[in-house]
Amino acid sequence: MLDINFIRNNPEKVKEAISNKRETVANVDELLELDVQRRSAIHACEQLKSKRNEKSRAVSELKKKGQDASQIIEETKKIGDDIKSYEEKLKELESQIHNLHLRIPNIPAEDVPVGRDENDNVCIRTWGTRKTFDFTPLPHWELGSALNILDLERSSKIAGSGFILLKGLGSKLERALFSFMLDLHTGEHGYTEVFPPFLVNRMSMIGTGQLPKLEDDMYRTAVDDLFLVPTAEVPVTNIHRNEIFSYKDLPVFYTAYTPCFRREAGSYGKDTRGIIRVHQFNKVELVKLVRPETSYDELESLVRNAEKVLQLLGLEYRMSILCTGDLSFAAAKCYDIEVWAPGLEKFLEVSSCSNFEDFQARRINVRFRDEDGKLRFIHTLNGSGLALPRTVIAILETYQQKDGSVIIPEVLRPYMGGIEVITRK
RNA sequence: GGAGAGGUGGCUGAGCGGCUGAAAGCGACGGUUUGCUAAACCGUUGUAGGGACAAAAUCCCUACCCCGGGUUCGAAUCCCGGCCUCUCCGCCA
Repeated sequence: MLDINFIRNNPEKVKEAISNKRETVANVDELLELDVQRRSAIHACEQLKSKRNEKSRAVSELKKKGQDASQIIEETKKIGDDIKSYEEKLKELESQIHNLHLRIPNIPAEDVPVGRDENDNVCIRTWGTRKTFDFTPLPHWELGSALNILDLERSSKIAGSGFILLKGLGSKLERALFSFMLDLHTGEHGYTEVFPPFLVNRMSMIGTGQLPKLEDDMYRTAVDDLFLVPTAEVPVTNIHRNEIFSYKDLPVFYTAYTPCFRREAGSYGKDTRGIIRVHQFNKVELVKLVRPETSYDELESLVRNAEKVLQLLGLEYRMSILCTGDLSFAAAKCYDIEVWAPGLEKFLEVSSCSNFEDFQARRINVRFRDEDGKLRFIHTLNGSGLALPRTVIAILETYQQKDGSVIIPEVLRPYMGGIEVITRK
């Protein structure tokens, strides 16, 4: 949510930012028009209330003296009716304004390149060297199936396409990966581990910006109006909703493992093979709540924390800054990390690290009291550290051998009971 | 699922129809005192919205005692609905 005052004072700037993000600009003018109406209604309404309060006080005085107040009471009844009609008008205006306001995206940071889509993203750095093979590397679904650690036929029998059934060392590898990531982030990077609910209410989804825009992409339990989390960002960022921090308590770093549920509406036919794009996947998330003046430094260290996972796993990756057109609704600036998958011969996004500035903080109403006692909104950030299926893809495809076996990266071996290689039985 | 109790400021806790944005205490902050600390004493101590001002300071108004409705000239206080917490019973991993 943008500051309404900022929108009032900088409408052109906001519209330019929105069009750079390739979202609807029309909302801004409509919002501002309604805002003018709203303020005049507030003014009128409050003047009436002031009058009513004055009269009520007069009634009280008269009654104390034991005098008759029926005339004033009659007058005041009429004022009450007027107030009611203004309040109805105001309520209608405010709900319209709120709906529009919630749909206005965040403004990209100054240094975000203006661009149309992912082709305009700019690579910042790369890590690792391209692995070469003296045989043709297989895609992960062939490896996983032959090793009997991945069974997509049966998972689709159970739940449908886009769901994963891991077996044996496949499940163990999954568990090893998120344990390893959590240990790294808590042990080396200063994050506190949390284990949040996997279902969240509507307020939480609005708070982080998934709603109202992306409702179609979410799984929802109709009876209770709860949503399956699309990312741990939602429950974790909402931990401190409606709270006020002392400046002494910032920054706060959280890391959490959760499954993530996404309907992937509108992406049918894309990445249908294997486990590149699925409806349920595991992810370790990093979330930071920080002071505004530190948030861009914190973004840099956040992305480094995520990169560290791939470095320790020995997987080649590249890190890019997203252009305005590819930037998500709530983000001001975002880095993507993509890992190289030799069997697929392409890069796969495994992490998206974003600074939301105070956009989410306004929605979830999280502020801090600074050294001068002033209340200010915090900045929120998050990033994957990392998304598992695509990391698994990269591991299987990168460490495959000619005989179809897969070597386990050394850092994972302690989590795998010392197993060094997954072989066909 | 059944029965009951309750949700008031940073916290504890009064108020149960009329200057009550809200007593008292604690905490926090500022000051006096002090060799330092402590203690004591004095003072300050909510947020949001709207308006006045070119703007800041400031001032005025409005709202907020879990949320949403209702009754009333007037609601923290009465009534209804919701959410949450606690206790007991039942059921269950």
